Amino acid sequence: MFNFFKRKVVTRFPPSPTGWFHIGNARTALFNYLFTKQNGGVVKFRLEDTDKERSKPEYAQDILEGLKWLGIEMNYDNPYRQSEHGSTYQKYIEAMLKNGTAYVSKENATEMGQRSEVIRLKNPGKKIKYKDLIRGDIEVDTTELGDFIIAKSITEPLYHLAVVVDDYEMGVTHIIRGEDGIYNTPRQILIQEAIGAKRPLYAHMPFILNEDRSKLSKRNQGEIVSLKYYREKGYLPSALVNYLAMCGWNPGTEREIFSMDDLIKNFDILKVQKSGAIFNTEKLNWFNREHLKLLPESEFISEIVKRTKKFNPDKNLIERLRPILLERISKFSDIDALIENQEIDYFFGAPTYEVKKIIWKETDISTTIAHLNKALEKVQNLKEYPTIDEIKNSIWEYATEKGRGAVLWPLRYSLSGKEKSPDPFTLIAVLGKTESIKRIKEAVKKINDLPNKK
RNA sequence: GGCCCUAUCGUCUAACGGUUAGGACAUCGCCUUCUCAAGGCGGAAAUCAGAGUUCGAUUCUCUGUAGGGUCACCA
Repeated sequence: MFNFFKRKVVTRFPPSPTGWFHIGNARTALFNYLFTKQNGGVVKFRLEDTDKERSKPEYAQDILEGLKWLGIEMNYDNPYRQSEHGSTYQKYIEAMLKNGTAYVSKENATEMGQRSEVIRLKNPGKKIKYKDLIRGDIEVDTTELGDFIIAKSITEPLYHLAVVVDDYEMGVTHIIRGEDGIYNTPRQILIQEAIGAKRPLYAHMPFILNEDRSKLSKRNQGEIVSLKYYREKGYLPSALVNYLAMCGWNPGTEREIFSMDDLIKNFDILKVQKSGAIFNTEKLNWFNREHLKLLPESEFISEIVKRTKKFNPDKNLIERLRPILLERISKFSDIDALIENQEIDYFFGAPTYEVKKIIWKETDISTTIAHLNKALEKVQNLKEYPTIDEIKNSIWEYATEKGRGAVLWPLRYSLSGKEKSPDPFTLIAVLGKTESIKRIKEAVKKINDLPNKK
């Protein structure tokens, strides 16, 4: 619908591999992808790797992996590398020199590395008006830009020239980038006109911001700006995609949960927000939980298996544990935290605890033993893996009659050894009849062994 | 400082110029409950300020204020 060129939509994602994949860049890539995909086009991946000092292969790798992880399709296998197109730039520079849109200029080299001769654009000094899909029409007077430098020499193009040549060579029709690109646009349009390139359509997206509304940057927030961090924390790519999309865009309805396909269908670049959005981890966690609920059981399970390896648990136990974990985590690394804090270790082995804590605060030893034995009897009448309801039905009446705290607390405590845990019915359902009986018997024995027994 | 952009609950945001300014996250309260988690229900919470246009302004205009961005022989 925005295909003013009456040809296939081509967008590009051109990171420079000088740092870990930035979350803001990830969103830019995503918006490019959503827009392009819904218009049946392609996003082309370009590595702006001409900065030899700062570019590193591991960064390029990180960006590629991040993109794949998010499910954003691009030409991963044959990226366009700026470093491989030296002769192309040279060709354009020569042409510009020849037709007079650029010229060699003598300079006073005052600083280290400065040349005494550079190539400048012959700036016609006019007003440029361009269309921005997000911000509307923008008009800039380019006179103040002067005859800016486009190359250090015939073989050393500068950023703006390289970008314009690349975009042209790659057939880019739409440029969707961060709002800092706004200041680059007039220069780039001037260069386009000089080399006779068609002008693409622009869309400048607002930034993702820090808590203090400054541009989200490594300096201020450390690792939380890199996609890598979220991958390592065990966030779901679908959740990140969903959150990132809602950060600056919304469908205009109250719906919030979207898959990538839903986003491609519903995304509307004209509805992208003009102002920046603060990155909110709480909300991301909520999105992740919602996506966790949608995750196929098998995937959730294999993640639990991975993270509980040290207990070497039975596969069936993991399956029974899954709903409990789902209730308690917002991201997979929370499982590690639960283990670390010894909040779920009793699922994998007999609990250790302070024996006198088995006794409900309002009762005594003999009552506790009586209740435990009664509960034991009830459990013994169940099958090995009863449902939670079956367990509850068998014990509930007795517990209500004798006092739920008096019955259920000792039962739960003897199963988990924790003051805080899921309810005893759930515990029995997960542990199974045999293990539960063992733990209840053990608890009774321990109480009996208590000194000062009345 | 010049130039540019932006401005609705704490946060993300919705609202043909007419709405009790809506939703979500977070927060608070209640319910559920042996404890925790989850869940259910409910509350508090916003149009930056001042003019103007209009019968009527969150919405249009101007000014101010605040915040951000940007001013390379980096990308």
